[in-house]
Amino acid sequence: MIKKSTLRYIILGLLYKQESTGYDIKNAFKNEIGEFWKAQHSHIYPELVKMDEDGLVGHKVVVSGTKLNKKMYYITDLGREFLFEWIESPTQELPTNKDEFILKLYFVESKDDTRINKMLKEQISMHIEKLLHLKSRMEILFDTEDKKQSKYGHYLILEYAIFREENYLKWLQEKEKEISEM
Amino acid sequence: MIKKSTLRYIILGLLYKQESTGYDIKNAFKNEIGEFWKAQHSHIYPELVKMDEDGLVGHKVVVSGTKLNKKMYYITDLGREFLFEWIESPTQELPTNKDEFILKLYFVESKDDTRINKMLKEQISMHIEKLLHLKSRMEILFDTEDKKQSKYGHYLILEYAIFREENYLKWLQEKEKEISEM
DNA sequence: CGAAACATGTAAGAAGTTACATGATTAC
DNA sequence: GTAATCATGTAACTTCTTACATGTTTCG
Repeated sequence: MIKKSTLRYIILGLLYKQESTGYDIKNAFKNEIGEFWKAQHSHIYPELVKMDEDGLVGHKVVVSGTKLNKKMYYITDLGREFLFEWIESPTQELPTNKDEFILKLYFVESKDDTRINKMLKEQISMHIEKLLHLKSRMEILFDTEDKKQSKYGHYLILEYAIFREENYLKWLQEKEKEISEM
Repeated sequence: MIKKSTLRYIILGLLYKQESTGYDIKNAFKNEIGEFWKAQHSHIYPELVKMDEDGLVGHKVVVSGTKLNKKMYYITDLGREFLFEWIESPTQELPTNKDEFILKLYFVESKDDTRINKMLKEQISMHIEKLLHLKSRMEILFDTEDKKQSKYGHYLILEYAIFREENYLKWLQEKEKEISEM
């Protein structure tokens, strides 16, 4: 039985879009899909080797410059089969939508606690910055309707990342207002 | 140096609210805080032992019935110190807000893909159910203004869980509408 | 030429899951 | 009495992070 894990499926998905090196995959986790999953290169490289052994991907060595050997990975038919099976299977609840900040609020417990105002303010300014960052990426990457269409998947997740961030911020600001009105 | 991990802090937070057995803590992850963090009992019990060794918590053996020995854990002064330090420290971005479903959409990529409609419908019905479940918990647990005040932390996170779920559903439904209008 | 980015790996350990294992108490 | 829940643990394994380690290419 070939091992199944979300990381494997995501790597397959990325390779389905385009053949890539381990380094490219690492960057995808830093950029477009980084809002929804992350992985370190120390996790990616060994996983690619195992996926290669399992026949989900293949690779060819590409020489860059004069001596740098890059491993260009591509998805195989078997890999595509695995990927589609994952995509089409119902997505169960994830282990959890973890949120450390909300838990901190839970433990502070009282509206009157003097710490709560500072905590909210700090969190708000962090999320404002993040939202601005996401929005500027949206402007840069999708400045024309054409680009939205041709890279629809990417547009979709960035749009959702912004939506999620806006709502989080909205909630924090509302709580801050509630607290200060007491 | 005493080990620090989110699980430890959450356990400290729970014990700060009230002394508990490992089993009680396990249940907290199933109920009130389960929307924002989860842990298995096989992770909790050994962690409690280590926290005890580190002096963050203590325990006394309570006999229930005639022979059942329960370990009732309580937070120590050192544990409280650790807890407050965590609460007051700025909350960095979590490793990630993982979302497997969004990634699947990203890999499907095209609006025209026949799979996308089914995927959205499935996800929507799952989230409707979850939202209903959360809302019914809210009604049962917080039927009076009084209860909202006395268990404010709990009220707060349940309220946020509902807000988060509503927004997710809103987005999914909007996407479904967009797709069907093509 | 030097810095940033490209490129790939290993090692050690922490965090988290699934399965195995056992027994007591409570409520019907 | 029996099923559900209470209660606690261990073992094996997967997943994930941090740190160590090294060398190449590109751009200014």
